[in-house]
Amino acid sequence: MLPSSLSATDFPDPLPSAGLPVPAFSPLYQQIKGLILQSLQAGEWKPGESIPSEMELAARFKVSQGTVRKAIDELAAENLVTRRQGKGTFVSTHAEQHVQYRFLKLMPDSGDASVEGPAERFIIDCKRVRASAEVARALGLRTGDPMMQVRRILSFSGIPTILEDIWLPGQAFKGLTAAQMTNYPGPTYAMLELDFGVRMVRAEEKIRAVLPDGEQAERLHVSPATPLLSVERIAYTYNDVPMELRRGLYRTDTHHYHNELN
Amino acid sequence: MLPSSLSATDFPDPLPSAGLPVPAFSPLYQQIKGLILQSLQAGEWKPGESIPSEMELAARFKVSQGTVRKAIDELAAENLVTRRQGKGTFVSTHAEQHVQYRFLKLMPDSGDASVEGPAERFIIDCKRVRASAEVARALGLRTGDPMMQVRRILSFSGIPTILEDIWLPGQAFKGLTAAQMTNYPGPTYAMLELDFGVRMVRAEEKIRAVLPDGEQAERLHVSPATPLLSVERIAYTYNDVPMELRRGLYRTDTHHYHNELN
DNA sequence: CAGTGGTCTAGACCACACT
DNA sequence: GTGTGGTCTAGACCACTGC
Repeated sequence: MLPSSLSATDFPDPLPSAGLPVPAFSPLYQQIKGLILQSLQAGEWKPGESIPSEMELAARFKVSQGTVRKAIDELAAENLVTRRQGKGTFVSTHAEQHVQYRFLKLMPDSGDASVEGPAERFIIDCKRVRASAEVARALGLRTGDPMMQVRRILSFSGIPTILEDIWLPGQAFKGLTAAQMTNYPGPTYAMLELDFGVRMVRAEEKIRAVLPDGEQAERLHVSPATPLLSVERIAYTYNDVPMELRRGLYRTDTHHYHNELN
Repeated sequence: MLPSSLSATDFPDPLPSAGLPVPAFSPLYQQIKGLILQSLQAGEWKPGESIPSEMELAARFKVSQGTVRKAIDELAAENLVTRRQGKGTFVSTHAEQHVQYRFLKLMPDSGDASVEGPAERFIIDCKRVRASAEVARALGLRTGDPMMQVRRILSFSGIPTILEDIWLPGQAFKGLTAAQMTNYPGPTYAMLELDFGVRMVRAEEKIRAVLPDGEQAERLHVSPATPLLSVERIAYTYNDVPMELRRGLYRTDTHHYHNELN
């Protein structure tokens, strides 16, 4: 199954697939990548730990070092692992990442983010709820499924800047408490890794301009006529499984959403 | 200079550099990448054309095919070239790109962008101006330098959705006319490539929520109380030279700004 | 069929980190 | 020094394209 680079003809397309341009070929390094991915997913190596060296993996999978290298290259490009010359390859983590908030693209208008330090967090609410139809759909659950919902404020330099609601599947995040959300010294995603073993690997955001309702305006200390950024984020674990829905309202009078296009 | 993989000791750090972690080492494939980049920049191969095969480049630079491959891999990752198995490696272009608008992240709320087809363009204005201090700073020019300014509306399905101002250095875009902006059948960036030989390679955006002034509201057929997305984009050519400033107002009642986070 | 990019291998050597 | 990832090479073969 492994070293014998299986060719397209080893798996003659069983169904004609209605004329779709079927993949029908999987290079060896992709298979190796898949196997490493499985081990990451299964928790064989924990976030922050090093995975076996390229030579070891090559021996384990009975392929050359170069093939393992290419597999790891792709995992590194997807931010699942981090390579450090002379030290090894490490499972990525939201903790100890030189960018404190990997998924937060809101930047202070002047200066860089590192100047203003970490956000101050205030948890408004942290409770068990049942999934609304909308939330359930976004996370691939059923309406009424148990969820954890967190509402909180993030402030920078004492200015309340972000008001957000977070929905997490109740299944995986049963014991989540406001204390946990408040006290963990680092990104929330790092806490979710450590306390619940769930790693958010990528995310998608939909951004709109909106006006806040009365409560929202009050919480953010702005007038209801102040336009705000509405940022709806779905974060995914391995295998594109959605595990978090986040709805944020961002003030953009002192900050802006920064994006790089390639 | 080329094949003899220069080692760190060949260039013993002349200045102590005040303790900075000096690069002090450039792998061969990076040098090759730089040389290919120069040729791209010099227009040796035009957008849409193929560059020489890996074997040819390897012969030209007196390195192995693998080294050229790694150089091209990086250029492909940066979207400067596109590889097509069996055919060759091609200089990227904003024209004939399967995504019509590479830098436009505004998506219709329902369905995908390919359904709604290209935007209808209406040019409000296309004139020579002098750079304001702000515009000059954004583009690395001097206040008062000649510029071309374009103001236009983009509509989708007949609904005016984007109002934007575009500033281009007068130097490079002297003869730009409203007719050109209107009549070119494809992305504006493709027209700039073809007619002015300037390729926008990457861009940065700063996004805020704002309220339109009277004129803006009128142009977009919305009330002045409708919050809009303000998108300020700086687009760069090769070597990180800024060549365009764009300020857009996006309606987000039927569309949203879509972003992927890794 | 020839030519292109894509995969895979094996081996040598370099740069970096730790001990 | 030893072990790690990073670079470079040379050669073989595979998959896709177009003549």
